[in-house]
Amino acid sequence: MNTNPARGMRDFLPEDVRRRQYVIGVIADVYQQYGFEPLETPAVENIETLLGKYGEEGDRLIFKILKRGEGAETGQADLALRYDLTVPLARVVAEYRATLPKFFKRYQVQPVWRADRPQKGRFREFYQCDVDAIGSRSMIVEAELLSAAGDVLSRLGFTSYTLRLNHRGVLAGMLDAAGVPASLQGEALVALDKLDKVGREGVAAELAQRGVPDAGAGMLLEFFSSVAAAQRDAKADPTAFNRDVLDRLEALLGGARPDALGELRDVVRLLGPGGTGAHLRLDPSLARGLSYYTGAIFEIAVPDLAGSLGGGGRYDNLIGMFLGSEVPACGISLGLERILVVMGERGMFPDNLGKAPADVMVTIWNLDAVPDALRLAAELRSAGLRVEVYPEADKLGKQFKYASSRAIPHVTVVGDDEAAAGLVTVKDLATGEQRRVARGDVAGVIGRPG
RNA sequence: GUGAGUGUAGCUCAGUGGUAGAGCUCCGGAUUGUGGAUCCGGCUGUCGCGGGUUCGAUCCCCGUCACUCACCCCA
Repeated sequence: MNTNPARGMRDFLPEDVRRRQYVIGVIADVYQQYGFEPLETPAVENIETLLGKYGEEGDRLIFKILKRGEGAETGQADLALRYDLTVPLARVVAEYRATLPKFFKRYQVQPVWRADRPQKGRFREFYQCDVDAIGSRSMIVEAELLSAAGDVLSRLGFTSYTLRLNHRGVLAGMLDAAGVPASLQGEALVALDKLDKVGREGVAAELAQRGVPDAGAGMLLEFFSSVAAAQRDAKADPTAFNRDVLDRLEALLGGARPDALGELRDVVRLLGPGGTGAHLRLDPSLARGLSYYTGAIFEIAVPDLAGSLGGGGRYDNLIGMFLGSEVPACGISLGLERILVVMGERGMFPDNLGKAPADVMVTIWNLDAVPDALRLAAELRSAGLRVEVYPEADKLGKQFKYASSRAIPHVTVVGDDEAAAGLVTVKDLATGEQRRVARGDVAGVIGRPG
């Protein structure tokens, strides 16, 4: 019998869960500081809720659930596992619009499923940590979302992350300026998005392959080269760099798309030069794959990771697909699994997440002493300690060895001598020191780490 | 969906056309009121699965499944 979890799915053993809960705790804490409220939605959605929202590739990767009864024969599906947390949010907003606040701000940490082929840092079941603000077109929303994501990364110990920023409207303007026909712009975006991955020559080849005219491709690549040069010159001053890129974009677009450029200027201005603003990098080559973005788009990058730690953007039309009337919205998704991968590789988890499942283990002297051992455990728990009771009467050596292997820092022993005197022997397994103390003093001697 | 690589003990892996090994883990003992270190002893395998070639296949061939990596796309 094969005991592996299903392909692309994982079991989380206790140490894994502690790490996940630590990161999720920081994320939820920061999001709450920004006034976001928690939301949960079902793992399963009606299939028509999901289809057509993510583009053709997205539809292919949706996990479908066969319809009960005749579906088993026909292969017909009426349900599907959720593919992300944004579309379910849009459905919720459309459904409960009357009861939700005018500016609904929610965070959501739940698993999503994709019928993808697993790879390093990529799974078929993985957690997303989404934060979205509904109901406003103001760039204050973008600034707050980026700031919150930056706070999360800083609190987790990241120092060198980059918040890449671009705008779908600016991208369209760039492609217009390069003479790329609207019908080819989607293809061109996919190629441009790979600039940091495959380099200038690689993108040139991709653009040609996708039918973008050479003249336009050359113009775009020339522009990106000049931006890259500017970045090298302005390395120490990201705000100056961002303003420089804005000016270059304005020149490239020749007065077209003033609203989109103005939005980017607003975001840069609102975040300012310090704090999260120091991590903000305008990146005209950023495109992102999902089809529902309409305005600003973001992606979170760290050195030495091929993929991104998260991404997001503005999607002012998605809720309208459910509701009929348009409701503006913007959000960011952090990829829990990738954050964990990077933090694991860099040893970024705090020591007090350690393995110890208890502060003290109560040994069992013999079968007659079991009731008293359980009473002692109860007393120590009342005093606020995490207490494990060895589950059998066994040689003391065995019991000590077990406590040691589980990294439990203290053990108690109540043998015949101690019982007669009303004392408890407490041993510190790290130092080897042990002492006999009065029963009421045991908790004080052990203390409480963390 | 496309391409490549790997499947041998609980784990990490060696190995050979002639009935399979190491290290770690685990268990027992040295040590019947004391763990980590050391020493001694011990357990474990349909060699992924199915078929073919062969006197004989864990090894060679075909198929299949699983995993890993890359592409596509994405967190």
